[in-house]
Amino acid sequence: MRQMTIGQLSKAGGVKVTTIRYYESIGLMGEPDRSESGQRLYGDDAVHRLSFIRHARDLGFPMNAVRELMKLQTEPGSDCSAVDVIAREHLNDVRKRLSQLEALESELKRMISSCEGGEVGECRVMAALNDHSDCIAETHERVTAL
Amino acid sequence: MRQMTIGQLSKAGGVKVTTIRYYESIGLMGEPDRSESGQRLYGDDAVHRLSFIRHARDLGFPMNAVRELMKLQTEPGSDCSAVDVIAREHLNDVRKRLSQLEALESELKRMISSCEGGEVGECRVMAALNDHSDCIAETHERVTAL
DNA sequence: CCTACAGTCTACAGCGACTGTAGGGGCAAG
DNA sequence: CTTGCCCCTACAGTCGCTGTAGACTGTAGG
Repeated sequence: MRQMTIGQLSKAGGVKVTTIRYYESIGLMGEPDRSESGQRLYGDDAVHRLSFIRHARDLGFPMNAVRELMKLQTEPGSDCSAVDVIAREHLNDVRKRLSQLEALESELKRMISSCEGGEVGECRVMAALNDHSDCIAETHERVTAL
Repeated sequence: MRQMTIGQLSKAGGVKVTTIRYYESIGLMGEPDRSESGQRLYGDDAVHRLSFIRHARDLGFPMNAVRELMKLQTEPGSDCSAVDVIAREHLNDVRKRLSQLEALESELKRMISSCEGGEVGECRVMAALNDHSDCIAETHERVTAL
């Protein structure tokens, strides 16, 4: 199998067809050869690039980071520290979100466990949502992405 | 201060002016009175509604859930268990994301700590991204939102 | 050969929850 | 009157895709 279609690449790389086309449209995948009728044809290198992207995405790297990592990879001899910086930044990000989510979890748990049924009027969960004070999650930093 | 402008409401509720207008546009805030010149004018009840929304959002509830919670609140006498269900679902969601992020964190940590500098060619981080096996985060469930 | 059906193509709209921009009008103080 | 901030509408952009519409292609069976 020298050249494969986008569907075959999709299976080989574990990425949906539409997503591959999307990656191409944002310049992550590069334009492939085309058959006479205009269908995309990929070689084995495409599978590598695709898995690289998927691995990075699975690890939660944002697209920009993936882009940079790919650039670094194609510049052989470039310093590993650049990669390290990107990875560490991402790790920081992940840890930040982790602690936000942990705070959220304990707050939700507390709210739910303090509620003993009955009508909404006496519901502790509702009370917590209505009450202006008494809120641990009052960080003013909204929990955002990932 | 019987009636306040959107800017004053914004400060009172800790929500940006644009966001308040957005909430209005999606039907969460209801259309306020207007001054002769067309400026929005809010009463104290608006502050309550806005803080309710903000608290729910701070706790990570998605908009749909916020909408339902608000509906439940305005039906006095409705059963608290509906609130409970929404909150528990959200808690489950939070816990799911927590465990995904935890997996991510340890994977990233492992990757970074195994890298000892040098060129990209020998970089462990890059190796991990290139290698098809050897990947804990290979869950095929991408880490998504929040 | 014909038909069915799966796969592929382009182009564009939609998701969530906002944020930013452009281009204007209003309002109080100096 | 002018400065400067606030307010208005309407729409585009963010991120990372996913879904839709409508047309074409490739393949397997009859």
